[in-house]
Amino acid sequence: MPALKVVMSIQEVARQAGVSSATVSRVFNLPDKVTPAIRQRVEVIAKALGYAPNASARTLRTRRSRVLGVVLPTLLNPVFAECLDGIASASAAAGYAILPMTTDYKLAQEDSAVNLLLAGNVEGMILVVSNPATSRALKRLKLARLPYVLAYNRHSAHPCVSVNSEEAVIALVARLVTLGHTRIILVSGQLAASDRAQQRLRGYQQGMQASALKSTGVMEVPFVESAAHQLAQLLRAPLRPTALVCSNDLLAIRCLRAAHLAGLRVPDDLSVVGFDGIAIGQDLTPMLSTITQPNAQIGRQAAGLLVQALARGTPLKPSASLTLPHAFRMGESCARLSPDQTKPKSQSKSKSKKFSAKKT
Amino acid sequence: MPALKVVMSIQEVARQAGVSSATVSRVFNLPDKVTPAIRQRVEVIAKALGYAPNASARTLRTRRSRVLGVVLPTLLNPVFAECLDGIASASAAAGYAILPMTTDYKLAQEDSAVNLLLAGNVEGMILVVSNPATSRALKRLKLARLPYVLAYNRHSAHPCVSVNSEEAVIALVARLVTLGHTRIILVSGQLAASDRAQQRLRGYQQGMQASALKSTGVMEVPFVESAAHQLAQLLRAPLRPTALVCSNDLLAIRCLRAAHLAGLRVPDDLSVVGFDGIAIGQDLTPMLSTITQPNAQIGRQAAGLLVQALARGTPLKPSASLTLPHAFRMGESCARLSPDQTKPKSQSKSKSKKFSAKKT
DNA sequence: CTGTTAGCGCTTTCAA
DNA sequence: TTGAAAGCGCTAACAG
Repeated sequence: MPALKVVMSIQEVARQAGVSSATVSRVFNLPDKVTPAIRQRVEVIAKALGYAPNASARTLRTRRSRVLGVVLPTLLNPVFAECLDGIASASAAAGYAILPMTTDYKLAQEDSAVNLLLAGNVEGMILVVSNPATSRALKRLKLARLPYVLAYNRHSAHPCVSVNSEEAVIALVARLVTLGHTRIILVSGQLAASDRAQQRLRGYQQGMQASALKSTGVMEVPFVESAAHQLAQLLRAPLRPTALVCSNDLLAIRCLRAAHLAGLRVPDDLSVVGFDGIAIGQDLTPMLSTITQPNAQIGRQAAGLLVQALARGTPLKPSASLTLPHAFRMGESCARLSPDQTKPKSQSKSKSKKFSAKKT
Repeated sequence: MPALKVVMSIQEVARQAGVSSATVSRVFNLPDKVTPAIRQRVEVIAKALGYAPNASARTLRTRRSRVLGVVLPTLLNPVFAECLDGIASASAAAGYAILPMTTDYKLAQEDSAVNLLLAGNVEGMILVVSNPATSRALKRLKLARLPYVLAYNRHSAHPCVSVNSEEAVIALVARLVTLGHTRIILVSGQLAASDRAQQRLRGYQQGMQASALKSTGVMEVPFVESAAHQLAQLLRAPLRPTALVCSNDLLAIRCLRAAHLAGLRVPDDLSVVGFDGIAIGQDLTPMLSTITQPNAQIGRQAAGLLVQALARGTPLKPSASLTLPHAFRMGESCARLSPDQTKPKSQSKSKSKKFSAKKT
């Protein structure tokens, strides 16, 4: 008995209930238009038979799939996992399923994901693209006139749900300056890889400029294993930075590690601040100081916007964009510059004497 | 101009190419059976028109959706995000899309996820259920004769891809004993919530028994914020444990935090070992000691098995189950019991004198 | 090699 | 209120 799936069609239910398939259809879609007695009978039989309407047939007929496409860089960064979680819950609440695809930050995959979703009859898409200004996938979407909304991206020509990263980083730099820091470095992933990275860079530059500091210290680290060691190198320099502004939390966590490898204590010898507010940051020691984004909320709002547009039957306008509030989480990885840090090379002789950086 | 999606049917392509729709269909599905000249013409026109076959119609007709359903507890635990990533890549490689649903460890959601996927015409499912022995969702699946495979779960009546947790924890306890530990406690999430938790518990019990130690120390922590404080409480007891075996990495990370709150240094004063091998564990300080599972691989293999079964047209037998190798990652959160730890109450006077546990 | 045709399961006029 | 019938877009016999 190799048969795979037990099917159950509306016809079969109709037959057993002694009604037409149209009536069964109405029981599921317009229950009010069916006599209670008949409705009940059909419902009972349908349940007994384990009948559920075939989604493909329904989609083909109504041209509504009740599925939303989602395009994300990766799920391995909790930022996007948290966001997807928000998307999923809001979508489910509105009666939509989601079809997620990841691009691993590759443009080619961005394209193919959008194509696949387009062919897959999704009613709309939520996406985090690399760069809205240049994305070909986005162009295709507009061309297809399929409603969509971007998450995390910010661009005036598209509907977006995001926080103002630039502003957030400007404020962060100001805060660090207030804490006495002047040698502040930006640690970023590949700058070209995303508009977020670029916005945060601009925030850093403007923040530094506002405090009349030189923003020469931008460090672009590849997203690989060696990153921590590279960073440790930087931290051993004579005029090492006293504060690190990291473009995202994952990077910040690596910096924490790098500081340890370099024999520096956080926050005593070095302040490290992240960006994103991923949940795990709160469980670390030191608890990660970071600019938090409401990740699940970003997902929920994006889904909400899209669902509304679908209900209205009109595409989303860029003017529907939402800027959600960010916040600063103090955490424990960021502190006032201690007096002895103003002199270079003080790192290993002050309070950290009993602290061995090396482990075997 | 409110129109939403620009459609493009096979008929339209056929018309413009001056052929029948069957020919266009063949160009996409059986290219060899079409004269090269005609094939090219059709391909050009299709591309120009941005035509892609309508997935719903194709699914309705062929009864093959090329979609795999995935049911997971949550994406907020990187274990499952990593696994999903593996599933996605293997599925994509085999020409399948995936439709993931999360249950948040709720049985009701497990049921509804399976129902929804069943109605959604998925060809097969990969799932992580709470407990294979009792899952109603699983019963429904068998009833529907839809091919499926479990991930992480282990049960002789179902096809599973997993590691042998029990064995892994037995070995771990032995290792800890070798390192001089005797007061070893198991820290687990809700034991009733998953078969994994129970397998790990059994491993702990057997391991302790094998070393003639009492396995009274099982701590079940709720998965909430207060966990760290509760744990810290435990760690301040006079005869506190010297080693914590945590049922998963997220819990282990909380324990690291709890140790800090209790003024204990890891691994000097306390050893902490996790289970799962989530990527971020390697970036922590101390690097998390843990039993690693090949999470992405589990996903890939599960998808692979399912795809094979689909190709063969036969459901998966429990005998197809795969036990993948686990490993121990030494990390830095686990060490030999230091001499002064054998005496209780030594915690705050030994090497940690300069170490302030409290932060404001 | 290509075209004609039927029908997958469902919803939705239109009549009764 | 219910039923008959058409058709969504596609593929798979079957003819030619």
